[in-house]
Amino acid sequence: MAIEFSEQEQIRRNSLQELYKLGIDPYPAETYKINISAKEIKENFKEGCGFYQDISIAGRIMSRRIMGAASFTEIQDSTGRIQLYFKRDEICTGEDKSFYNIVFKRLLDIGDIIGIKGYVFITQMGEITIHVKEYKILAKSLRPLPIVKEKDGKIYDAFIDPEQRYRQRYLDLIVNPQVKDTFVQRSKLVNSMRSFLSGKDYVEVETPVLQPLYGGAAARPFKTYHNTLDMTLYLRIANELYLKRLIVGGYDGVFEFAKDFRNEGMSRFHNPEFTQMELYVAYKDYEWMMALVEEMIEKIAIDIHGTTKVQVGENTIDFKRPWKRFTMYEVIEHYTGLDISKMNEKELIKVAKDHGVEVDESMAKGKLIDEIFGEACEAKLIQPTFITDYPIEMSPLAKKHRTKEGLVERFEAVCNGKEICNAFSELNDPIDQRKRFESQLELGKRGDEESMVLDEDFLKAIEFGMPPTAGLGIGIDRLAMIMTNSHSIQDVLFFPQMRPEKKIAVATDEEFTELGIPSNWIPLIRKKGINTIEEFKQSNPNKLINDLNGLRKKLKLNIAALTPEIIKNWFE
RNA sequence: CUCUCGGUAGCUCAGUUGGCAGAGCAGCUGACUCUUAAUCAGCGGGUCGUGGGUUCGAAUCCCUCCCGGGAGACCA
Repeated sequence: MAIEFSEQEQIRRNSLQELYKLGIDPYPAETYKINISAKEIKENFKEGCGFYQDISIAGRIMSRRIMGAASFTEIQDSTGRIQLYFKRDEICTGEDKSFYNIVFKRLLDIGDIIGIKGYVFITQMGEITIHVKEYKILAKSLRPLPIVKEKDGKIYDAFIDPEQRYRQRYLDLIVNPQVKDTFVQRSKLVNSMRSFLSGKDYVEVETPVLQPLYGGAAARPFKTYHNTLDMTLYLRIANELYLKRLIVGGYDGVFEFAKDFRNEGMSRFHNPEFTQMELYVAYKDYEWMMALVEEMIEKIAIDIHGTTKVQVGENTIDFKRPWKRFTMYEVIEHYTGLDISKMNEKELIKVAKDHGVEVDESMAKGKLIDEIFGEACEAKLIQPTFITDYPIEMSPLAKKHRTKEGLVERFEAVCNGKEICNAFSELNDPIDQRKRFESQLELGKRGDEESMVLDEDFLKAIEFGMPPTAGLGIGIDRLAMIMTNSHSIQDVLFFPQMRPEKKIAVATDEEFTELGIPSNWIPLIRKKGINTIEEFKQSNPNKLINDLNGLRKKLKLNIAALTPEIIKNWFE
């Protein structure tokens, strides 16, 4: 009986049954052979060129214009849309016209996937169109698609509700072609980076996502549990410490595109799971790494856009080498006019407060400087810029600066007001590394929830000797946001994290039957919004009898009307 | 977590002072053999996010909760 479907869904399900009755399988198993794409036809077809006279193509019906014995339809394949022309007497060459009149006109809907054979021509209106000689249903669609129309570049009835777009990304991809492009560009970005690194003979590796200790970054982890080992495991927040073990093991260069997980706030720049590319190269330092980053990102921009210039919001960002470089102290002096390099903790607290930083007990010198930078400088750095030489306290895995006391050899690249990568000359002195971990423990005691934990196994590895190494982490999602001009991280993740939709508790048919309710009344009760036994018991029997008999009449159901006696039994 | 805006038909949205829930597209029926936001005629389609309150009467006013967007907080 299926009253739970909307009118349009019900009509489509009826059409499906009709198709079966006509002996048509709406979900055929065999391959449908295709020899062309919509894009190829549109790019190459010219009037009278003689090409594409025997083509086979498949796609989803996106619009229909039926004019009696002839019709126009648009289908969409992975490359785009193309118009089809159907003519009754060519689809049905014999006496029986039902494959056009019934199947095509009545049983097919927008959203159905069909395959067609025919030839390409140009209509009187000048549009490249496929003249269909035969068609075949490949998949019937049972739900109505959002309808987006467009004329002269103006979009009508756009499918824009962000909640639906993210929850039902497939719909977003079907009806909003730019979305598909964004993800194609993201894929190009990753491929470009991968081929760049592979071209230098670095080895792409995989390291554990489930880690007994989380390390390599400052963040709160997701915690999980392994039954057999009877132990707590963490989803990685970074893979740094594992990649360094591989450098100890003797690889010259290793990299990994890693899904990392951080149990922290969400925003347009943060998703609980995100992708980072980390790279470690032996016998190099951070100066060398800066040159590599410039070269790599410049190449990525060119591979995606054909130019080093990328439009992001209102800014045009130029990734052409060389990028600007500032030390941390320089950039703060540049934007605040203050030289903080010689300041003690008290003076730094004052500067921080003056620039709107909320200072608390757990903040040490390094953290304060980072906060001042974040408040006063970061958002103003639009063009790609390297910030170098960070305070030692906030970089426990970076090597001490070769000449500057209290600093480490670290850089970040900032672009469009946000960090896109983080890199250092890696700390390979095991004695120093142990001390740094210990001072992290001190920070932890001071209340810093994200201070790093001491990883004894990692220390053991570098005690065997790790070559001097340059290391890099690039946030792929944030780079993708810039390269695709996306405002939110949700726009570069197919399935951004969402709170689940609330499920309405629904009582089963059996539970209703147990009360003595005949099965043919159950859907009507649900239709009235009564989904649980609880709700049923609390409903007013007199109102219910009216409602149900009303529905019965409205839907012209062939079942006996309810009487007060029958209803009374249900409630006892 | 805070502030703020929003949730009405499959989609996009309107809904006045509290008084019979509306439009366009989509759908259905019919007409139409080169249309393109096709057109023309007719028709159907609603848990107004959820639960409560005020009221003769609530999409509308008040409260609770749910979901989402934006800005912040936290955080790379």
